[in-house]
Amino acid sequence: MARASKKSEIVEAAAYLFSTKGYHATTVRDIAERAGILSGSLYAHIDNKEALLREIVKQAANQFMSAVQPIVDSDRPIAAKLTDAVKAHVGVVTNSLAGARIYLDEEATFTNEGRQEFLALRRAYENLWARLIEQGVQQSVFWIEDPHLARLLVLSALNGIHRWYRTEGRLTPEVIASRYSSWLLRLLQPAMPN
Amino acid sequence: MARASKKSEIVEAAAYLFSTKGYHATTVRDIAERAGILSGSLYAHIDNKEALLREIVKQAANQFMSAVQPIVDSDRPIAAKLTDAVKAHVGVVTNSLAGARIYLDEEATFTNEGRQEFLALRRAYENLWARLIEQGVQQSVFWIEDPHLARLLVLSALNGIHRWYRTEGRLTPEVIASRYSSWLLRLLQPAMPN
DNA sequence: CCTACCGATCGGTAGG
DNA sequence: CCTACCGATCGGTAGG
Repeated sequence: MARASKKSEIVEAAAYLFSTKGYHATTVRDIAERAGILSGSLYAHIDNKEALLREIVKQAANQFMSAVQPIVDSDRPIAAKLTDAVKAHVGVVTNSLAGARIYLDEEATFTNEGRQEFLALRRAYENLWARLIEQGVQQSVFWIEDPHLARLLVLSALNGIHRWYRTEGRLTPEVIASRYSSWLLRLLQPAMPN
Repeated sequence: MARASKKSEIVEAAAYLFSTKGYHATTVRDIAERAGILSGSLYAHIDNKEALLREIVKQAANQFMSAVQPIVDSDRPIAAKLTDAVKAHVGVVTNSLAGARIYLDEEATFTNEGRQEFLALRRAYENLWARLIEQGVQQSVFWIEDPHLARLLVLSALNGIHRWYRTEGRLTPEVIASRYSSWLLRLLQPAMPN
């Protein structure tokens, strides 16, 4: 990352703290300290604490969307698309762990307008996965009753990864992605349809 | 539930608020208001705010453990055990939604000693599922490389349910449990082992 | 269970 | 980016 701008240092500090202690348990003084300044000086770079949260979520949403959307929109075989999409998702989680955790877990933090915007971002990403599964069903490659519930299971499985993933752990992103995708394919695409 | 004791009314109010807005965003005044008293009066019933959180988590942990443990320890066929365990888990989630959400999602809230106790409770429950899967592997009914990662996928899938479940929704606990368990069996127990 | 209140800390601002 | 500070609200207490 090298030495980025102060603004991005602040955003990174906030993302780390929000993802570790939660948004409300993190004070602007915590954030300032981690960025190496005093709390009053934060406001030369940001509007307020909540704007910081929104920026983090937007960045994370963007990374997930731009990683997975081209895969879903491509015309490769559906099984390859699922494999690649899982790999892309795991890649974003493991590369941007703090942001991903906030994007995927901090729903309760938002209220009112902020919540609507947040949910819209998440829904857009979830719709990507819904489309992927529907494509497989329409091509008769996937074979499941209730594709909607199946999508919830798939997304839940993926959205759990950031909770137990450790950078120093035995499980590399590649191993996680390859096993997960083969298992999910096994689930969606039974050996003998009908 | 009828008219329970004031203490349990307070616990229920807190569980609802913690699960909806998060622990730190909930004030003792919020809790008192929902329990129909003033904030100072809370402390005739509870030690402090954090003790309330711990009690909620302990109750939820207890419900999950006592629902699933007897199933894992029984000597029924492994596939039936998995089906029943999924049903039991979904039952607790849908019956005690607020407590389950806090138990399964509020990890970041805890610090220091409280966190250790919390993680121990969660680990005990996760170990139950690890045992169930290992039993299936040892009996050669389940057939997976990396049972540890498979357990993480299974638990992630289960632990996602409380996030999208709605009491008034189309998906009843029975439907969710039966589809989830058949899918997870399909994943763990491929049609043609080797 | 209420009244009355506390010290601490919070997010944020003014003026430089 | 700092110094100095603010009003508001927080969790919790004393005394009845």
